[in-house]
Amino acid sequence: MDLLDRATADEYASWFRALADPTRVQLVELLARRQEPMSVGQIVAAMGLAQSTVSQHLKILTGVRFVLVEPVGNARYYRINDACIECFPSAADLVMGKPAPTAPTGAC
Amino acid sequence: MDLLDRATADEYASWFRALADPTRVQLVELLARRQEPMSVGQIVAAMGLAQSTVSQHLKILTGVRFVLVEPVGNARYYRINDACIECFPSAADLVMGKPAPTAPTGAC
DNA sequence: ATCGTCTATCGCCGATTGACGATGATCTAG
DNA sequence: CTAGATCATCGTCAATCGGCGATAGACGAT
Repeated sequence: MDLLDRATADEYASWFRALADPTRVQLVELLARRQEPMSVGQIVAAMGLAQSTVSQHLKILTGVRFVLVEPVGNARYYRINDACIECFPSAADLVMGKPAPTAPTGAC
Repeated sequence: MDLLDRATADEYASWFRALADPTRVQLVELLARRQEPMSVGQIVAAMGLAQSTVSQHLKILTGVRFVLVEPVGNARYYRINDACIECFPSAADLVMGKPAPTAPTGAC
């Protein structure tokens, strides 16, 4: 009868919010379509946005661990986190009460 | 090599944006946990928000068809749209290129 | 050490969002 | 017809967001 715990709702909302912008949807799809990781410069070239804008979106996506980053020399290579993407809760999961991967340091 | 179509990205983003707010996450979960439809007044009592605020959130959720509305007399009863919830794209679906239910007037 | 490259961060701006109260529309009851 | 109930809409406000240019930090090459 009570509401869903607010902290949990906040966490779920943050995951959905990471994909609530069309530019980030395009960015995630781009990273997923490519098999190899991409540098920020490559993403900037592919998307036609300012470098600071791309960097900001990448920060949001890494914050929820949808993408992972690996520094190689001077550059930073971003790639899809397949584990996080797969266990991302759909609306059905959320609604069915599936707690989803709350573990932040686990596989997700 | 090209980006995902912008219109498609916009549509996906709008679906995610509907759940990008913790209050709406709580609202969806509440409607799903209850089997019966709920009137606005019942939802207001359950959530402790102003009636206009609840009405606004319901408008957003009905706009993407996560919830359905049925007027009964003076009241309006809201319920989960199980079809839409089930075919809501997870991040994995989005990324795998599953077009998801683009049909607006179909089952979703 | 210095330069050029690559990326993150900062500050700014217009636009959008979430919350509220007040008002208006619609229906029921008497 | 009037009064009350139920809900949507409007206007407002503070906060957040998405974009940009400019700046700063880290690294490799010279």
